Amino acid sequence: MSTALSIGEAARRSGCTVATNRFYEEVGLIPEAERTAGGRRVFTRPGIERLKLVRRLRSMEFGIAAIKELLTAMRGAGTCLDVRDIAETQLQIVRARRAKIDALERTLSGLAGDCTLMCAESPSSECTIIDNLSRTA
Amino acid sequence: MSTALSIGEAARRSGCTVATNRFYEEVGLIPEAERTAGGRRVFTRPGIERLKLVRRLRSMEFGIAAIKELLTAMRGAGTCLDVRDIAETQLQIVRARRAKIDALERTLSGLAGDCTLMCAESPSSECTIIDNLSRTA
DNA sequence: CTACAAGCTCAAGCGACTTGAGGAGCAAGC
DNA sequence: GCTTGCTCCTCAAGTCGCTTGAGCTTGTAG
Repeated sequence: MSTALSIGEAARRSGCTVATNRFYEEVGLIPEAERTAGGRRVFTRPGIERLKLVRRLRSMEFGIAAIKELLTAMRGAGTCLDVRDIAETQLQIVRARRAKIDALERTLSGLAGDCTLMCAESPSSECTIIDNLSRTA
Repeated sequence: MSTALSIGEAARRSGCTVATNRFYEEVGLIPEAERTAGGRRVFTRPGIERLKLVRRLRSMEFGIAAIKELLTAMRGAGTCLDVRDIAETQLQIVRARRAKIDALERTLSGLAGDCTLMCAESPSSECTIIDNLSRTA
């Protein structure tokens, strides 16, 4: 029992807020924490590691359901390939989002740039952005 | 009254679903539609154009509040520069998201690639992804 | 002993929709 | 005229990943 940490400490060390921590327990991403006599959650090192792992997966935009799958595959009979499949799926999603964002950035910077060129010296209500938006498919 | 369209037709022509169409009305992105004697919404060409404009703005990831601002700036006394400011703000947001997605894609493809190399021939439960995730900060 | 921080639970809110239940309108075929 | 079946209506709740708030208890330092 050397390292019995409060939820606040766990939050500080894992990088998620106290509220998020409780939320993860509620939805089953981490096991239900042990409690003190007074009813407070107690965290130990493995619990913190689990929290960090969940945070890392979330930062990679894995959804909660996908993280559950991953954790199951890790603990259970799943092989590395099961895990990799989940990662690959996620990669496809991220790549698609990246492509969309790229196109988006080009469109937006084009619009804003045009406007800067055309309207900066003579601000009017006949905006090039509005023109562009109204015409472009 | 040459072009009096049902909500279904409006949806088909504007590219948003019937439900989304009603939702946009509810939150005030489009004006409340006129109704037939029977209580059904009636759309005309300007209404469809407005819907398309909203769709285009949403596809550029403008939030509903930002679209309202834009529409107000367009109809009201706002100048082109007001509109451009909103677009620039959006561009900053999109660029930040792009940077995050880029990093994410590199991380994920690294993980999945490693796994393919290491585990493809000998699927085990000692997954390189899991190893990586457990160690990486 | 008394503050006061930090913990607890439960409930609701966010954004942008989607989904579902339960009913009404309306054109076409019989 | 009547029924079939599609479209439409409203209202309510669900989605995702949290965050925020109210109102209470626990633990600790002075």
